[in-house]
Amino acid sequence: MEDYTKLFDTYLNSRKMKLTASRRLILEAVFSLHEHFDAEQLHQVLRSASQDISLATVYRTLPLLLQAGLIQPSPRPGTRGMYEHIWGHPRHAHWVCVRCGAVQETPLDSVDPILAREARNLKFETQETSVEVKGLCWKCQNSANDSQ
Amino acid sequence: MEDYTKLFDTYLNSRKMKLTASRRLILEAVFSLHEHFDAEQLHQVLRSASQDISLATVYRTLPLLLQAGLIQPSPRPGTRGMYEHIWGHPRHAHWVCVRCGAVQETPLDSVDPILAREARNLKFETQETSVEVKGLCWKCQNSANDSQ
DNA sequence: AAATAGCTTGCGACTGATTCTCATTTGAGG
DNA sequence: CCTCAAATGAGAATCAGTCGCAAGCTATTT
Repeated sequence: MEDYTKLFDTYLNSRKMKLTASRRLILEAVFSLHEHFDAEQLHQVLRSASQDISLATVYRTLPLLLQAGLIQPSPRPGTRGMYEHIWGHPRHAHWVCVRCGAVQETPLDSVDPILAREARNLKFETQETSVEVKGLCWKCQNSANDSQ
Repeated sequence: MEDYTKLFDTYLNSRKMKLTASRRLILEAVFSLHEHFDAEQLHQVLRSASQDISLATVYRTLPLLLQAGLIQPSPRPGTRGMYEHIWGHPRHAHWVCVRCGAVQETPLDSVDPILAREARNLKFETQETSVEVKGLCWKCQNSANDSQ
């Protein structure tokens, strides 16, 4: 049993809920995806694997995974209903252009120690750090000056 | 004419669009609010000021303000259709508990210089920095151990 | 293994948010 | 004032997400 499956099971038990076949399959699908996803996409993945799970069940399961700390809402603003699983991928900052929506990433090496210190102060158990900087990418700075 | 009105006008002109009375009123309303808001709330504000602007127009104007760089989607994940105007309020980090949803804030003094340096490298014109740390607050760490 | 109780699921109806359509109005320029 | 493109209001249409209920599982008890 995968690590995350165990975690989910524990969470469900604590709520008198069951780790059913459907939930297990949804969990598998979530961790098979390495990009942001929404309920609809997850449902597609399951369908294409011939797993007949209703969309309603997908919608019902996502909040559970969220509460169990296995997924989180996508940090991208303006994207609705998007999630991503919590995975040990390298921490990074997002630089989001508010005009064109382009996103660049930079590593978080220099920021992480600072946040780790503050987490200690707050007694906060960090799962994922997301640093979002919004503004204008250099392209849009130029087009803004050209008045379009 | 306020600074932001001028900015909006410039943006609209560049698109062959007009700074109409409605748009001006919506802009006023947006900048009168110092909290996150959605289309509905904005519409209420306008109504209570006896400005009869249809909800559809509010919905049509928000993307324009967004593109003009005057507002941005709320950085809080899971809040859909929420915006806030871009205002020089003090930068801070959010510590969001993925289980109970509680949010704490800490100032960004130590992180800011680092991001400023990276912005320079990327030629990125920063408008707002949001640092979101997700994990378990100390309360939920405890209740997790108590298996609820 | 059958009986039971409670949790889960699928289905389709439902809700609320957002977008679209189109007839009418408004605004800038001539 | 005239004209034409752009903007608006009202309500219909769409879309994502939720809900209610009857039927299906699962774990547990006889």
